[in-house]
Amino acid sequence: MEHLKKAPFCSFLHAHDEAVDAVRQVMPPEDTLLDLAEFFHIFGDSTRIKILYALSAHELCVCDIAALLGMTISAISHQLRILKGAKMVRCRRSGKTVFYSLADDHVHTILNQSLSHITEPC
Amino acid sequence: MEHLKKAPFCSFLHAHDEAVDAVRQVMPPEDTLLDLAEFFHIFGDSTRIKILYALSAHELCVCDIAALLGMTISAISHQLRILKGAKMVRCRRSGKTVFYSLADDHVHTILNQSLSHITEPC
DNA sequence: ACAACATTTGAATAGTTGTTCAAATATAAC
DNA sequence: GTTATATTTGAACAACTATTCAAATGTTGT
Repeated sequence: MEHLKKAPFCSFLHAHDEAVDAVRQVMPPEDTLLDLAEFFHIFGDSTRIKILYALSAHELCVCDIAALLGMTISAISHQLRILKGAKMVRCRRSGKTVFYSLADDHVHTILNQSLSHITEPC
Repeated sequence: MEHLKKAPFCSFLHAHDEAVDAVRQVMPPEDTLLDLAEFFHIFGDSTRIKILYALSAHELCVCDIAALLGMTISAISHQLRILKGAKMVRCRRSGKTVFYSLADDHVHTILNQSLSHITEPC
């Protein structure tokens, strides 16, 4: 004669199983979603966004970017390292100067697509 | 007879002014870039990405999402509040249950566009 | 070898954030 | 009103992160 005491939080018993199962089947793999979140995470910082936008217009050295954004060279260099690790920018050395540019057109495309989503009125 | 001691860090004197000026002219306004970073910041968390993907397939209640992702209801509710604040999801109450769905097609479009960027081989 | 410049790096710090826990609110049924 | 369920909320905690500062590395010219 057992009397199951109800949990003080949602016991999932009321979950809409058909809907949940349907969603479960179309959800992308866990790894893909983690990659996607990580990808967006790189863009989710104003300094990095500014750097990417600047580089989408012109190849620049670390010093140029720092001057453009009014930030220290160290701060820019740290962010460039993150962007390079995410393969969003690449660099070439010319003497003492290191020039950075966008790694490919993906970044440029995503920036513009997302910007239009932001600025669209509706 | 003053002798300007060189700063121990880059003094911006070597900055490539033409390039920097050219970039400065095509950079979107500061506010726009901040909005964009904030927008990406919302997507830059795996829990929120999973929630958005789930909702892009089906309207779900808080409990459904918690069951689907194997997380607590409180954690999901907190993230839903953030997503709602960013106007990415909306909710309707039906009795004791609150159903969430995507606020508009923008989110769905961006998710799919970005996913293809991630999964594309080249 | 040395000095000057451009960039990188590591440690430290302050600020932010995702989750948990406990308590509160909202709705429905009795 | 009371009970049970579904969700929300706030505080607390641990983990993470962007920037700063100082020191190190790499490159050029003397």
